[in-house]
Amino acid sequence: MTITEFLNPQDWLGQGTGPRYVQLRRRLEEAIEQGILAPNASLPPERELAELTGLSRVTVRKAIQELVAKGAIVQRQGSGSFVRDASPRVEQSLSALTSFSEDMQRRGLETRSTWLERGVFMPSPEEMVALGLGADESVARIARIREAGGKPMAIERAALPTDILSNPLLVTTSLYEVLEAEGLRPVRAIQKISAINLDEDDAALLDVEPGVAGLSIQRTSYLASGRVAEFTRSTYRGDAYDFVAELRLSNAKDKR
Amino acid sequence: MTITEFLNPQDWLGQGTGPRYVQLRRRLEEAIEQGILAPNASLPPERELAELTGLSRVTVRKAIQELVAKGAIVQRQGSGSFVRDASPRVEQSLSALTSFSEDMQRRGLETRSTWLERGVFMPSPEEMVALGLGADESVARIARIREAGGKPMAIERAALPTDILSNPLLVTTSLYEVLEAEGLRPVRAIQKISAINLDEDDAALLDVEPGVAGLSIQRTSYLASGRVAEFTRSTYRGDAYDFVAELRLSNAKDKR
DNA sequence: AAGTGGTCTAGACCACACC
DNA sequence: GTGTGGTCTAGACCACTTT
Repeated sequence: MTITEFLNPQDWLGQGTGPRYVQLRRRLEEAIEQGILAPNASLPPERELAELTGLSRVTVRKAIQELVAKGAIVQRQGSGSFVRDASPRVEQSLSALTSFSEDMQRRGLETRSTWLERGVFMPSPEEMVALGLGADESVARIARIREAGGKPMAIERAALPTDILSNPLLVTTSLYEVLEAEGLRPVRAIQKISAINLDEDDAALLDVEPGVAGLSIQRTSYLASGRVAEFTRSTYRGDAYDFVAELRLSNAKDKR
Repeated sequence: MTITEFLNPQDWLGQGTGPRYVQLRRRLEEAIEQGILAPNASLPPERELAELTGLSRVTVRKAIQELVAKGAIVQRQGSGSFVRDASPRVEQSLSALTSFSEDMQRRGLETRSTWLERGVFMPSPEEMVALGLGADESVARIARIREAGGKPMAIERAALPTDILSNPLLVTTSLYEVLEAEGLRPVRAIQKISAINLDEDDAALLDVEPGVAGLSIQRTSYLASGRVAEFTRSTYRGDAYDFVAELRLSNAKDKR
């Protein structure tokens, strides 16, 4: 059964419910599930899909668009539309305080960083609050795209007081490695996780479509002394990352 | 400055970069940021926007569509398009094992459940693996929409062995309360968090647009004896929920 | 009945990839 | 150059809400 045959509109169009672009989207999803469209296979061109199904190209595009948003299909201008092969997901523990590069090395994945920003700056108001800095103090910033296994996984923007990280240029792979060499490795962190739709900029940096779901993570980490060591905002690809946490019963029950 | 004036195309169209629908989207975002479009205010009708800007209605719709996907605007057929007021986010701890209803009560929010499914069933293959059940054993399922403060927050689908929860109908608000009454409250859980784009069905249940980012959470919880007590898959609204975790340095460093 | 968003079409031109 | 996706238009009709 070829995809062309499978999309013969007599077999499905008008039989289900809902708008035609939804019906086509569902038919394409079935084709992917059933392997009629294998991973990395190319879809027929939009114009051909339109002719095959008797729909207009705009309607065809709307059906495909929903699959692109879900990450099931990638489109490349001038080249074609392709079924995306499910990329293996990586899990990160949410209870152990580890660094990205250490975490990936343990999995045997190679990491690479593309620097977006690295230097000493005047603190932004947000950084002043998060790090407890005065307006006359300075802040070390390192911002980079983290890649693992050849794929961009996250955008990481870290800010540290300059007396904790005086020379940001020393950081080549692991930030925590540099901090540890100074005896300044954080021992504790509070992390906040939210789901977001990636905006144009972040999506471009992570090589996915805008609107795809990602995880936004804000972390404040502390030295043993209780002082704030690091304030980091990261954006992870939702299709490549899971966070795993271990929970324990707090003392909330008692009284019985 | 009215929104009609603000959208005068001479002031912005063709001055920035990118496709026209992107330029219009940005202009609308600015209008919302600057308060020219207040929360809950209605946008001009699409046809009027098209005439105002000199763009076609299809292009106008595409610009608005991106804002709807981000959750910045809601559209109601037959009624209009409205600026969405940012809903306050709720944070849940990722280290303490608490239940949804207990958590919300502590915040003074009223909770409500709409039942989707509640009863005893044959276990699905996935449930057999997760709960360690044989094919001849049965499973108690409770699936519901959790609301807090009058808004749907999450879809929760829990499965438990029937000897831990023999009568699912006993659960009215807090599952953990029922388990605790039997001395079977879990003391430990492993939770996996991923970002997803909400599909049509989940989006409808949570009263948001399909494609908006949400958090998918899979939790397996354990009794003190080590036995699996509960396997739950939940989907949270990304715009209403943050998860907060406390991390600690594991013994990964040493050796120096 | 009038107004609004939702769907759909046919056709055009542009931007980019591949040969 | 040819083929692909990306953008855009003008106009139509449907479904739903509001009055």
